[in-house]
Amino acid sequence: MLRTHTCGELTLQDAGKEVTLSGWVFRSRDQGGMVFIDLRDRYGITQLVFLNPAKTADGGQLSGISQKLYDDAKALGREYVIKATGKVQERAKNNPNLSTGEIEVLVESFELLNASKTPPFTLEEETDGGDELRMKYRYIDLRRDIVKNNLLNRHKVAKAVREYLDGQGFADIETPFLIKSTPEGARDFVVPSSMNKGEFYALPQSPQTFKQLLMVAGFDRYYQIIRCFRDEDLRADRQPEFTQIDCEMAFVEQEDVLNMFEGMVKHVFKKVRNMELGTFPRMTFADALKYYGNDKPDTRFGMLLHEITDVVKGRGFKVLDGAPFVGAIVVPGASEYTRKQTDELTEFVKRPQIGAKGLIYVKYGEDGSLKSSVDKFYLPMDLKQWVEAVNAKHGDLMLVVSGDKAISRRALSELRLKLKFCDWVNNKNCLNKVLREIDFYKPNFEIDTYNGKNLCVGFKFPLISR
RNA sequence: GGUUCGGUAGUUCAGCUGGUUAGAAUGCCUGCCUGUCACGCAGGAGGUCGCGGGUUCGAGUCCCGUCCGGACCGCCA
Repeated sequence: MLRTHTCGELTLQDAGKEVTLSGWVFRSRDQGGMVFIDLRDRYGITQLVFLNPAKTADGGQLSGISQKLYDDAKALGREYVIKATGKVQERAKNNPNLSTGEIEVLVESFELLNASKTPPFTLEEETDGGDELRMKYRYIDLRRDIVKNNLLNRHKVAKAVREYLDGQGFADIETPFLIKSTPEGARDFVVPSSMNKGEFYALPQSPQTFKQLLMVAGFDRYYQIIRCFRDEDLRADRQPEFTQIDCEMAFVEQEDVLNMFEGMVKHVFKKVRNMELGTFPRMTFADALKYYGNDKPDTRFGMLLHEITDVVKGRGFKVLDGAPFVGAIVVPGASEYTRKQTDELTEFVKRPQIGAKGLIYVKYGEDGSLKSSVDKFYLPMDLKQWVEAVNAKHGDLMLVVSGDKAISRRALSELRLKLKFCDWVNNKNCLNKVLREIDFYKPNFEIDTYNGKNLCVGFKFPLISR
């Protein structure tokens, strides 16, 4: 018998039982008179105790524990795999941080199942290993609680999704991976066919065409938790290979779809996190761009974008007069920003990745004074109109970007997010928010002019801000 | 493909304007400790400063090249 229990399940009620545990040596604390070993497996951690017979009052006679057992235990290194047998007993001092913190196992014998080299990084929650190292030793990284729980939580989410969709009459139907290329915008990953030399399969960018076949065939409600492949460069939040919850419904209108999947998200949060989510606020794609400058708006804090194109015109300042768009955000309580700080923000929006031409600021002092980087061109009464147009208060800092609409909105959006964690914005404890984004591009059918026959479908997924 | 930041001990990092023997923390090894739980205490080992070239009396530090990695843009929904 390799184990009678897991390392996460013993409690005070098991005291006195003879048990056998198998697992990894997580941490070892040599106390001189005894060695404590935290034995770890997927389910938790249980403390093992090895007594040093030389240090017990009876020299080990009563307990019958050998010196060899103790010496062998001392030699156990991190991540050794052992099987240990002993008696469950109450701890002299509890550890409230551990579910098994009230008990320990007094080991009578153990077997080394496998020794381990010293791992190249520690298995703490905040590991000391970098990404590359952790990937090289993925089997060790996966032992860390935080990584392990990511995978287990993912399993819980998938399970909850299936539960919900199954309950709503959705059928889980598999679709092929080795397919003919369908134009979907991204480059296809390609697999050479040995049957037909010189020809290739494509990997699906999504099961789009197949689920539409299913709808035509009358399957009515379909879903799949499925891998998608897109041969494009990756980002921190984007990988060439990813999983999506793919669904399709027939005989429904927009509202039916929105309600169905709002229900799904609620179900998942309830099951996985035991959180009750209220009705999702909705925001149109157009509003997201207008107020947040971004199609994944962070709605946890204010500092919304204002358009002031018309307000600023007509004073002979070419930069603004000729601009197709002038926008602004208000940083609460930041009127005391130094020249250095505003310069930094200017450099920030001028980076090639953002591409704004510059940044204008207006400092609205606590005393109501107005100081700006464009004082040469505007009278205080003009600036007064500006700050009123954006509802700035005394002590606020107004940041203005002008030029191309898309670039300016993006610059303001990035500024807003950059300033999110500054001292002036009190959002330290703000809760996660769920938002439903609607009215993306209308389905956009275009003839692919390259081969003239296929339909190319522009498609928008709803995004949920964290 | 582009921009940008980085590469120093097993690991995560510090090393100012070039100047003795390149540091810290953690990990590792040894010893001590009867109740620890990120145990503690004492001691020790461990580095071709990514690689190549250059400038200089002298390079971890400056310059050029190159390789590797991250972030972002292009691309992608």
